[in-house]
Amino acid sequence: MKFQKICSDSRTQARKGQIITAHGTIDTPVFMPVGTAGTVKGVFHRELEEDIQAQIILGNTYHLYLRPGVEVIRRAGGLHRFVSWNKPILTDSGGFQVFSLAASRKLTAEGCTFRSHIDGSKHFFSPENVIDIQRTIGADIIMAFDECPAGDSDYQYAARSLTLTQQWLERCSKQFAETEPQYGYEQTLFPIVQGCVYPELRRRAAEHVAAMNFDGYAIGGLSVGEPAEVMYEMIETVNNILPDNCPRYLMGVGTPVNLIEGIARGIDMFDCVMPTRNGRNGMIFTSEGVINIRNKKWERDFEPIDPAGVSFVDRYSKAYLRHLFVSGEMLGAQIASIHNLAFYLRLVRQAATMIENGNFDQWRQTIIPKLGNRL
RNA sequence: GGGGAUGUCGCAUAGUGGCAAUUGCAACAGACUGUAAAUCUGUCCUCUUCGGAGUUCGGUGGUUCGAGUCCACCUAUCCCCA
Repeated sequence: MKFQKICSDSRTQARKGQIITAHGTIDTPVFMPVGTAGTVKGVFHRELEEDIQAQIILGNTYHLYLRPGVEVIRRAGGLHRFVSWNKPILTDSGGFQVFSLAASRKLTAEGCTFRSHIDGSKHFFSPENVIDIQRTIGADIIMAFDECPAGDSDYQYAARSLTLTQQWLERCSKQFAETEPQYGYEQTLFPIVQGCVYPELRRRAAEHVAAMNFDGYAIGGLSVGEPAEVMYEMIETVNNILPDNCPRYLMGVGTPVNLIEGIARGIDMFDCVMPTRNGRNGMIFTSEGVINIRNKKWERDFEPIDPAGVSFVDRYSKAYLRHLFVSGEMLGAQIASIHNLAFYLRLVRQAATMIENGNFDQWRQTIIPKLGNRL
């Protein structure tokens, strides 16, 4: 994997660049649709490629390991072949599931024992086997196994958790160095910066990963309950330390405003379930703000979902989309997912254009108020 | 004409002496940030200063400290026999 910075904004830390992988080039800043279980829920690849213009999608180690299982993916020839997606893929390590499925796991220095959310069966993840699994899944970018502490963790817990994440990173890195890609193309390992909301921990974490010379870096453990302003501060703290010539990936974030503020602070990559999950639940991101399409006020609104929308689903009216949601028709969830992803992807493409044209900061000031009161 | 059954908050249901009344659906609103989510939560007779207050179970009257529940009559709907 290679990263090329094409240009930077003069007033902010925003930059435009390209990530070159074995499965193609990614223009940054980029938003990566989340396809946890080998599918961006409700969206065909054709729509992802042609309409949404996704350049890279995510998969999840935890989910794919449980189902269909690594053996199926190995026999398929890797995840790209299994799901018929020939562009870049990034897999998350399962570290986030260690957090979100906390009720059914046990953490030790060695790794994490957990119970499957599907059938309750017992499993064990370690830095080593998570790398092995991600070798078999075969994503272009793979993530280190980390612990993602809750947003309200106290300093002591956060510090101990960070130490664990750092130890795990060393082991991930070693395992990665000692293993080979299984399908003949290069894979790249990203470390994850943790440290909760504590600047000194974030700094320590960033310095630790920067010293290890990776090709790209991720910031995790944000947007897990802390105020957005705190998240922005943490991004600034960390990005001041991470090398400037590598992509920076802010994991699991966020709202459209989060994306723009992240870009302004030097983030290049984002992923988030919000456009798809919230979309399936009726939340539509439009150029005129966020709407809940199930609300009665759209019952007779025959205007397009988003007058400025760029995807083919934007031709549908709000009234029709509301009807689909109220009726529980699956097409509603599909339209919402496609529209929202197209909206997100267009937003970051616009940001890139603005960076290139030198008016990113001005654009940022004008667009943020339009994106929605609380987003 | 004779016999039987049944009327509960939009619909459907529970309730057989202490009840503003069960549950489901519908409706309305909210939540969702590296996806245990096509999920979850709340409201859903009226008013409310959220403490309560006021009116309810086809209608009228009665029994009772107390009635959606028991009794009488009326009324509506459905079923069976002529």
